[in-house]
Amino acid sequence: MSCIPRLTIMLRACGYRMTSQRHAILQALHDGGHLSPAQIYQRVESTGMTEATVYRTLEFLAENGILLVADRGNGHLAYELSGESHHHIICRTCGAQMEVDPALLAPAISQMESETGYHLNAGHLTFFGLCPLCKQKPQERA
Amino acid sequence: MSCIPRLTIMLRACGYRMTSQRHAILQALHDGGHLSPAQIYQRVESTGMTEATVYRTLEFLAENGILLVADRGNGHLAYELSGESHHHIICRTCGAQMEVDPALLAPAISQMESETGYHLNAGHLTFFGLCPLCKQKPQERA
DNA sequence: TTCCTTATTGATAAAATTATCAATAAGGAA
DNA sequence: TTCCTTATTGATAATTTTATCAATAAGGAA
Repeated sequence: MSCIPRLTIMLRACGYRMTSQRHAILQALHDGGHLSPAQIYQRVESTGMTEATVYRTLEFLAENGILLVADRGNGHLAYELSGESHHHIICRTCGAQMEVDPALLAPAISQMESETGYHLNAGHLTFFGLCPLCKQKPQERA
Repeated sequence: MSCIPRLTIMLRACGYRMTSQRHAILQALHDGGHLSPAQIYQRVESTGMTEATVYRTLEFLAENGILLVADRGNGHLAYELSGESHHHIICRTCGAQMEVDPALLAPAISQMESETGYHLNAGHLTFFGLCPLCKQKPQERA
């Protein structure tokens, strides 16, 4: 909501344009948080937007750092507004998720930067493992 | 090559089976390293295997921790044998890649484990940023 | 405002990925 | 070895994602 004008200016500065479609998708992500392409399409379908446009727009916004892409662990990707940076841990057995404070990775990232010479902009990382409960239980088949 | 018998035993212990298709895909990844589903299919096509089987097998092997999935940054996923754990940095501008020693993340991971109670098994993480060259150049449009 | 350039979209087709289900074959038991 | 159970595959259809290209509309200039 309040960030649309700022993004509009940012896009124009690069020669891009703010369209009603991009606006609607950003709004959907603002309201919905973590969403898959299909979920986003559901929320903007009423505007008459095409699915192709949804995919194109998501790719465009992600390339420009406005959205973050996260691996959901099921082979599919989810999108979210960047800015509220955080990471996820997903339990391989029961699927439980929890957020991880990005500050935890800050030291490792700055060390990587000094060793590689790259400048890293933290994306959304997904870690996989076993949650406290599944760690105890005898590993039952999925 | 040398790890197939070990994996066969591991699978059987879980009630799964080692098939010629799984064998061929593991061999392709052993030879090829990082491969997309399409690249893998090319390498095993001569066996008469179906594309559906390739996707199914990759998902199966990844679920069982035999393969790691990595986000290639283009919205698609790549697969590799787990075991040779490492991470990647990809430059957002020119696409340059470099490997990162997983030891760099070890402290952060153990801290995450103690704070969350999860047991993490390191997957293949992909970090995005700017390589030393692109960091200097005025950001040119892709 | 009106005009103009061109980034963006919709429509459509193509390609990639997943789901369904009967036929096959892995591997344990006898 | 032969038989049996059932995990796995192939064939096929359905769904998701991407590519192509002409039509539209954002937004700068006059």
